[in-house]
Amino acid sequence: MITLHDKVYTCPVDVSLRFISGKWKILILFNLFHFEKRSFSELRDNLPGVAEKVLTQQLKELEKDNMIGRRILSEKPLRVEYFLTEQGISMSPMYEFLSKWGIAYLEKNGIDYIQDQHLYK
Amino acid sequence: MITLHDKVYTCPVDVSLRFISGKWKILILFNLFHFEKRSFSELRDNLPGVAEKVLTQQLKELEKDNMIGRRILSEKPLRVEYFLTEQGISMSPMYEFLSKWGIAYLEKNGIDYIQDQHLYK
DNA sequence: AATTAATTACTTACTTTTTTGTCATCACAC
DNA sequence: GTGTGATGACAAAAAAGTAAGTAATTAATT
Repeated sequence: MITLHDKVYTCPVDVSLRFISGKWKILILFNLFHFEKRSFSELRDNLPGVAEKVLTQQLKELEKDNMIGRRILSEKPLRVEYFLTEQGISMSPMYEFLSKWGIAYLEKNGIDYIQDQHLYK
Repeated sequence: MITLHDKVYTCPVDVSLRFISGKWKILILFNLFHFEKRSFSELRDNLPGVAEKVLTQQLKELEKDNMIGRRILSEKPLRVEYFLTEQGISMSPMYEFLSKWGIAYLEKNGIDYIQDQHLYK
């Protein structure tokens, strides 16, 4: 029997959730969806509040889960670039939907909102 | 300034996430989306592994956030019914997407999957 | 008919687990 | 000295789980 992390699923939603659960994951994915590729520090600066350690963790999990890819740009002073894989891209309708839903919610309820295309969070 | 939980948002995705973050929330919403209305014990039995305490908590938060409604069917032996509010329904494209994405993932990777229309998890 | 058992929707006190965060440190280059 | 992308020990906080108990009623058993 072929299983995903030793578990036989009965609910497909539960399967999807497995890939996006984590405080920063969806924000990271949305960021990469928006900017196509980002370095570690760009991501860090775009996600106010993330600790570097946690960002590294989430990036590693996303990479292991094949949602994002990691490309080394230079070795000596290590420079990397993160981007969405095909699988990561296949979930983009979700990022777009959540973004639209959030905007609609804020507008409907007259809640102040600072639009900053450089900040994600 | 009108704010949402004392915070000025810069990212709409972050706004949406606020309503669905919680181990069981999306599953509860998906369940209600699928079945339209459910009692406390129906939800409990459909979500293998939830503790009643946690289910109560998540339901309360979803209700406070106006994602679900709670209707009392009888007072003496308390009987209630949960259902999606308009706001909860407005997020249904998301539940559907996650469900489809999960199925596609499982099929693409040849992972075994028990289809049980009565179990959500 | 009387007693017991089961069900419903929770609630409470407490423990455990999981997840996050803090802070220091690293090698390397400019 | 600054910036790059990390890693590790440890602490704190958040989330989730365990187990028991509640009131009210219906169902089952004796």
